[in-house]
Amino acid sequence: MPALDQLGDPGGGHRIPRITSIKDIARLARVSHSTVSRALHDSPQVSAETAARIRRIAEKAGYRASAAARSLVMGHSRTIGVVVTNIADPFVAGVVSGIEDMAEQHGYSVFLANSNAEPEREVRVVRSFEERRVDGIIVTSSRVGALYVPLMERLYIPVVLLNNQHPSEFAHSVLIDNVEASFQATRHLIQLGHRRIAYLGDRFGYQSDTERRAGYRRAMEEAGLKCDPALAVHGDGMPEGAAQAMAQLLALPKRPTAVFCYNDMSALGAMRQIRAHRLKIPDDISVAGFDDLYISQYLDPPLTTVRQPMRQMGRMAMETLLHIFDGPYSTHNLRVEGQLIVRQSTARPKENR
Amino acid sequence: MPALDQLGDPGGGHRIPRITSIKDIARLARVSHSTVSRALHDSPQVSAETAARIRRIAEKAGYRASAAARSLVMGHSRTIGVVVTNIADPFVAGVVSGIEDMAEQHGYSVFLANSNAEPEREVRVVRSFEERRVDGIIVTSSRVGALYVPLMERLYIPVVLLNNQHPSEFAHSVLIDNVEASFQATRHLIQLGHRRIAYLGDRFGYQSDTERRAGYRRAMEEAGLKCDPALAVHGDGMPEGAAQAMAQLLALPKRPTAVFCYNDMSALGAMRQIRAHRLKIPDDISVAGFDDLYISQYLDPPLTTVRQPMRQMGRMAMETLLHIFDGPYSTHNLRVEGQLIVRQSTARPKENR
DNA sequence: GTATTCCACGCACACGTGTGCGATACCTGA
DNA sequence: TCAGGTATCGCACACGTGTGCGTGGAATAC
Repeated sequence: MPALDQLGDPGGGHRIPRITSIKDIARLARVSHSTVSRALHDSPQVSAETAARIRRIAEKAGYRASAAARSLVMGHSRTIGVVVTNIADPFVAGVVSGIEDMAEQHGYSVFLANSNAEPEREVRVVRSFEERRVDGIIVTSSRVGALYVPLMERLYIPVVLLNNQHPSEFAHSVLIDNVEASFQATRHLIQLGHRRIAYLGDRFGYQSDTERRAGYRRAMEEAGLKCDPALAVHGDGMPEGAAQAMAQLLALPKRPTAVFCYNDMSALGAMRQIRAHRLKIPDDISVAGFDDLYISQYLDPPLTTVRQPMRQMGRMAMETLLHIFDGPYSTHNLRVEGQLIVRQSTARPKENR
Repeated sequence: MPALDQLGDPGGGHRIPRITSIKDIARLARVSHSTVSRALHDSPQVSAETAARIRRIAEKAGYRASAAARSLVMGHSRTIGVVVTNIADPFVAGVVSGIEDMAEQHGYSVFLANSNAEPEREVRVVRSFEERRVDGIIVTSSRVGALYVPLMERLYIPVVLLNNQHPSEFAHSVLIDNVEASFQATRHLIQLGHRRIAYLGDRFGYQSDTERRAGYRRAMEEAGLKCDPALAVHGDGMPEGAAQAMAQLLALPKRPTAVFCYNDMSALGAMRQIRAHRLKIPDDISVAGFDDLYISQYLDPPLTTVRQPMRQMGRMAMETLLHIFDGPYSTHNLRVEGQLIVRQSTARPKENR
């Protein structure tokens, strides 16, 4: 049982003697721990030879300075907290990937926490972040829980919201121009010749859903088309809810010839429902989404959608925090543009061919 | 500029006076900081009334004990590190979701880090985890970088590998029974009547790819079918590489009637390539995958695949760490079963109908 | 030879928390 | 009234790191 041996004898074999402290290095180098600290920080207060010698010893011993002790005296942890509703959501994963990327580049580590949209859990997560003394928090979720606003207001930690509700109540945010982007998407459908265009949204009351619906309306009205209220339905931002909403649309006496969905996941559910009714996409019904998930280009047919630069938005959120950290106080409200990606899930309606 | 005011006057308004230490609470309660510490830990050494009073004051002041200071004296950080190749991979995201879930339940926070399969970055990530004094590390990636093994060997932090290479060189792992699962999947294709079955793998040399190919071979041989080497091709675990590999298969003089893919992402690319050749799935070619990603049920046709319990595997990896933390040293090698999910992307070959 | 300057390093404190042990006050019983 | 016991709390140290300031020694200038 070599494993047992290694544990029983930490210094044995080729292993390093467990975790070493700065004092251990000092003893090995026959200097004070202050000198070790300065040597590892390239301080001019120690001679070049001594510094080199200390660094060599520290390297050999596998010394790693304790971030906990450092953050205690320095007053910052070089750590940020990211709270998401669900990391398994591909959009969220893309954003987190961008955040982590930028954070790592600047020496920050990221705590990841799922809220699962459960209010109690949100509270626990924020509390945990406070105890960890994170330097900043990024919140990515389709909505901000009811408990959040009062929770955040008591906080002395900068918070950046990403595609979130209540942007006005917080200083910092990164969000996509939902109105403009869905205006473009809807106009694309109109220009193809569609007249009965449906909007398949997220749950009622979510900020981004409201905005995307607004862009849809604006495009319809500018084209002189009336917005049939029966053509605006609510899903849940996931395939299952969208499939049910799509069923409502298909049960209409005059069904739409095109559907603009809140996001690609919703489009996925809508498409399945359409196929279940033995209708063809885009021949019978055109479908457009929002997000441009990685998989959307591989669907059959490839999905027309609005590209959200997920990774970039994540990077921007982290950059915002970095600015807040080293600059004087200021507010950042970054707005990015969506980009319409036309693929094969949208086409001219049948009657116009 | 209320925002500026709030910063300039931390105690002003309704805000709490920034971060308070245990000594501040002690002063407010007119006791020593020791008593505060004990009161917040329900120590029998402080009277019930005093404890209640202190807790009330601490709550009102929004006091949060510093995890850094605590971990310094306690010797553990209640923190784990998770290193992944890419969080944007849906399989990885599912695993991480399970890890975080179990971790949160037990009061642990998780550091997430992408390695992007870059060796230098892997080194930086592990170094960062060491400095943060994480109590354990979970590694989820399709391969372990060349630098990893020596890196990990010097480590005094328990490491759990999830679906990873080098399982024998580490004490702890959670992995799916690749051989058995892909044996089942291949046998399913054989039972449908297929004879020319291709295996579209990941990059050469990856542990899980090797194992899945082995299961494929075993099923073929048990059925008395010869394994045409031309029918075993390599992709890259992503749609793009798989599409190219699929093109090779379709260019064969006698193309396969079924393809078993390394994972669902590969299946996605394979399916697109098949459609590009104006062939029907499953009429002309059956396609099976591995993972059962959330989206796989929504593809057209819905994908036959092997379900990997991603979230559960993540939870198991975290549970393994928890056992290591509070139990005596022991090795854990958990093996989970895949489950074949038959959908509409596989059917009997044309000639057999 | 002496005074001055500068370089290199150590001492000591601070950060915030947990805990062993000693000290004080109160209570009980005879 | 006093000894003994117990309940309650504070003192002091430890964890590992960064840094202001003091100090000793060597080098330099006169």
